[in-house]
Amino acid sequence: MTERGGRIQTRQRSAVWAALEAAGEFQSAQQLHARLRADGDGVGLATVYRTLQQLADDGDVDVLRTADGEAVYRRCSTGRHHHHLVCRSCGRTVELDAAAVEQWARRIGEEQGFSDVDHVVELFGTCRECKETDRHI
Amino acid sequence: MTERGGRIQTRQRSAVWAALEAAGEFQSAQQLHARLRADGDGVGLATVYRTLQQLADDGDVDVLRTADGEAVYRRCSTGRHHHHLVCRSCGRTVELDAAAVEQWARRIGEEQGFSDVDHVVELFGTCRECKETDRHI
DNA sequence: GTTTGTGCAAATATTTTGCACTTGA
DNA sequence: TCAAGTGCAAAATATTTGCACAAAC
Repeated sequence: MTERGGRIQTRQRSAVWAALEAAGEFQSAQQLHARLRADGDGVGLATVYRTLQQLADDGDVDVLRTADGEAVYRRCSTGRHHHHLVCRSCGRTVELDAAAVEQWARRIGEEQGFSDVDHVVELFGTCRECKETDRHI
Repeated sequence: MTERGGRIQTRQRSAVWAALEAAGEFQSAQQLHARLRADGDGVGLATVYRTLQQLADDGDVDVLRTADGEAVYRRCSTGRHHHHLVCRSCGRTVELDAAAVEQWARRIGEEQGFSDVDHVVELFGTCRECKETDRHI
C-alpha cells in the first residue's frame, strides 16, 4: 500500500482504489462510479471525483483526456503496460501487444531530447457485432 | 475522406481561419470567439465550434486537450494527421509524424474485426531544458 | 471531540443541437 | 433557387462546490 499523505482511510476511498486496480486500465470517473454501484459499493459521484483528484495530486494515478474530453484515470503501473482496443458501442475490450509502439515511443522521445518518456495509446472502433446490429449506447 | 468540396465559403469561416492564423498557437474555441468579437468580426460561438470541428475533421487543424479539459486548436503546420510529444513541465509540444503508428492502428483494428478505428496517441516526457533546470510548474 | 470526508443537489463550464432565418453558389 | 450555413437559446455532458450530516482517528 502506498503512503498517501495525511489522508483518512475510508470505505469509499478503498473502494475507488480497488476499482481502479480491478479495472487495470484507464477508466473515467463515470465508469468507476457505475462499476462501484454495480458491485454494491455505493459511492457518491462527487466523492469519486474528489478521490481521483487527490490520487492524481499525490501522483498515485495517471490522468488522461480522451478525445471527447472525458478525464480517465489509471493506477500507476510499476511494470510495463499494454494497450487496448475498445468498442465505442458495447465497450468490449481487446488487449493489444504493442511492442512496436513501445519501441517507437521510446525512440521518438530520445530523438527529441525528452527523458522519462511515457506514452498513451488507445484505439477506439466499432466491433463487428455492434456494426451488424447497428447498436448504439 | 477529406471532403472539402461540399463546403461553402463564408465570412465566418474565413474569420475563424484568419483568427487561427493570427494566433499562431493553440487557442480554445472560447478564446477565438472572444478574439473575433474584439476585432469586430461577430461570429456566433456555435459557429466557431462547428467550424473548428470541420477543420479538425478535415485535418486542417491540430486538436489538443488542456489539463482542465478544454479543447484547443491550432493551424497544422503540415496539414497531415499527426500526434504530439508534450513536456510535462513546460508544456512544450513537438509534432510527430507517426505513419508507422497509423498503419499499426489500422491493421490491428482490422485484424480484430473493428471498423471506423480511431486512435489516441500522446507521448509525455521531460524536455531537455526542463530536465537541466529542474523546473516545475 | 475535533477534524476530515461524504452525499446530495445546485452551480459551472464546455460543447452540442433544434430550429427559424440567411446567404453563397 | 435552395442546399448549406448561421445565430440564438436551450440541452447535454462533465466536473466542481456549498452545506448539512456522518465517520475516522
